[in-house]
Amino acid sequence: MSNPKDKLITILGPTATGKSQLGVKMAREFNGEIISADSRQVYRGLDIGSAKITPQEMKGVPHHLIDIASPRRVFTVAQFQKLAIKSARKIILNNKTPFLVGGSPFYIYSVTEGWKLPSVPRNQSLRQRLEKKKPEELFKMLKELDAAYAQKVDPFNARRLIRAIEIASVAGQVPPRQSQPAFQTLFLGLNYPLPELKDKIARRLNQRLKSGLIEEVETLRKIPLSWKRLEDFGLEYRWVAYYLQNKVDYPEMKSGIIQDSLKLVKHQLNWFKKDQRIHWLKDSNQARDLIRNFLNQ
RNA sequence: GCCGAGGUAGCCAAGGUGGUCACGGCGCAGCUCUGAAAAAGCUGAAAUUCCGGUUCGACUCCGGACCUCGGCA
Repeated sequence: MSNPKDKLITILGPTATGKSQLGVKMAREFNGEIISADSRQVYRGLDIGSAKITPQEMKGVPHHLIDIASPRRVFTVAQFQKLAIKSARKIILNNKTPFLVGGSPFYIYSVTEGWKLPSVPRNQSLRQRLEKKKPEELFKMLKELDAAYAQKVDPFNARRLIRAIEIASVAGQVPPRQSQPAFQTLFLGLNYPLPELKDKIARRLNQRLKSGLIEEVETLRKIPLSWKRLEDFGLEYRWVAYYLQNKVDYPEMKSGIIQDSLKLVKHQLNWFKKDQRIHWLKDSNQARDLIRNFLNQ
């Protein structure tokens, strides 16, 4: 069990804002270790496209939850949550400070809020069977299993319905949402105005292409990974996969990546902007002060 | 210049024997989110190139202008 007084520092924000660099900088100053909160960096082989930090950039700061999963297998938020909390406890036990750093809101909040996820793992064969059904059929099925939850669920969202059926068919019903934060968390946010972000994203993309983004996807393809799987990773992986299949040309690939990146930014901000706890940083000095205060409390 | 095709939202695009608020998709805006989350879903804003004619009524029919595409010169 963890002590609710255990402290966790979270550095979050949309893509391309320099979270990793700030994380390393602060971790070095405050005797910290980094837990990456990124739904793509967990996979081995997704390096350039996921903006994975390089060993040099880590500057000796230990990083957790990077390269822990095979891209051939689906990694889930439940696994992430378990591992992240475990890592954080271990770091604290060693008298160091855990920094949760990343841009995957779902992953971040699963840890900071201590969501109690239903302990029903995903059932691949059940899902495959249910995926053939229409939302209305799924809704009917769910209603028979758990009428109360059916009242609350989005009846058009097949994916959610399938998950609900998956849970209800094992647990009898879908349990109500519950949370139990395991840490006292300081939320630090990094952001830039949208036009500036777009510019950063475009420049970063050119850099990545020069560093071998296309080759990275070709290598992943040889693992082998299906085109479908590569496309599911999204963004650079999706568009480079399209490009390698000649579904789009080079300029279309690039503009597709940029456009989808901006969509990602908005999606991330959609979670973050309503979170009043986040301190949106002006510079790293401000981060330093906030962290010092937080740790001295 | 001539012949042909066409001009419907920011882009792509359906339409009809003339008859309430014009199908979709992308993009855009807002929202939901608890084991695929860089996922999935919901809501919304937004259009008949222009001018004239026929008609009770035209985006739809007729004429003209302008523009685009293809062919011929």
